[in-house]
Amino acid sequence: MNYMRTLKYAILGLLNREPLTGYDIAREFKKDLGEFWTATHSQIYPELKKLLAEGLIVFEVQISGEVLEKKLYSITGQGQKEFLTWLKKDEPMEPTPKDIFRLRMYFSNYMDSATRLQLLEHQLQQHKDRLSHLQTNMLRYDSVPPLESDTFGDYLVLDGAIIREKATIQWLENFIAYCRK
Amino acid sequence: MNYMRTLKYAILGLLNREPLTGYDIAREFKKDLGEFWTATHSQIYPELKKLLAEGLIVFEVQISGEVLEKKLYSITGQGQKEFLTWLKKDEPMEPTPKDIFRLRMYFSNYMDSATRLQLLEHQLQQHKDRLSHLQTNMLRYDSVPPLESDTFGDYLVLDGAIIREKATIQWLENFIAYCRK
DNA sequence: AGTGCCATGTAAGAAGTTACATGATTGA
DNA sequence: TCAATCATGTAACTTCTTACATGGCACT
Repeated sequence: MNYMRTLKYAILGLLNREPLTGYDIAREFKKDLGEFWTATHSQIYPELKKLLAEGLIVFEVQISGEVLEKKLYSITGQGQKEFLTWLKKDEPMEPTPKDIFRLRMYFSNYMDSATRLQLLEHQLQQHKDRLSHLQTNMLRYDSVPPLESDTFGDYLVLDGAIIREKATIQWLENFIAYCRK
Repeated sequence: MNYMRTLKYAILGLLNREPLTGYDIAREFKKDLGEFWTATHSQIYPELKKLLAEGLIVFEVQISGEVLEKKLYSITGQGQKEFLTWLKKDEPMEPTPKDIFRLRMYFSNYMDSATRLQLLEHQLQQHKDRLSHLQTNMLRYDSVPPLESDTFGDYLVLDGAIIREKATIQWLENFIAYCRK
């Protein structure tokens, strides 16, 4: 039984950069990294407990304000070791990611033309909005960050997300043009 | 609690085209449709039982050869009704699909340059192979099939998959060029 | 006689989502 | 004082993967 444990390595990777709380980790998954991996606190907190039990991370309690305790987690030597082993692994390409919208379009010959066009236009608008949001984020960089910096990863996923959104938009626009033809 | 039940609708959609066995359905998920939705027999057979209990499908037993029984499933009126309702639903864009390779590259500043390049080149090769495989499939069509035909869906997902692979290849090639620079 | 495909199931566990639950801090 | 955000957890359930299990059919 070889399960992926991807969340484990995502968390270890983040803690390998700097100590973070569970809440911080959840926040990271909403930023740039969230373009290609996400998890919410209900997955994160149990996973942190697991990693702690495995000796891959430790925490120290910090006090915010008067009483609020927060757990600041750091990676251990063993944690770094396991993270780096995973990082260098050359795994076979993953199966295609699932996509409900395209599944729907696969069956689109059972829709009336008006509904089809409406769904397509709405989808297109959402992807255009996302693209413009990503492009706004991209303005942060006036040049490509150095390969050795932590910022490089952020730049890379942003670049990948922009290319992906453009491709999706192209597919939708082709399709819409054909529907109108 | 609003779960997606996407497998339910994928199966209903296939049965809406024509009667199929569980085995046939699994085969469909390995063909064109598999570019955007998959499931194996261990998900399919239990789901068929569920749909049967819900009255959305029925089956008749067929005999292959001497004794081998197979269950040929068909959609019911109620099943068609639920499928068409789902089909026309305008759902908000899904969260970004997860991608382990990009997660790894997000942390690639902790790799040595040789490993990084090796992983990238291997990934590129795999995507190029997949693209050429998809393009071979595309040769089946000398023109875009009519919007009302079942074949249109196959064409559409194939076209989408090709655009997606090209985008991924572009991202990888940019990245590789920058690493070599 | 053997291999690859056809054909149908179940079990155990990992991974992910939604809801339930609680309380502190910061800033307007 | 009110709202947004910070902060941490659990419960219940769906969804997906891997492994276990069995046996017939078609072709060489």
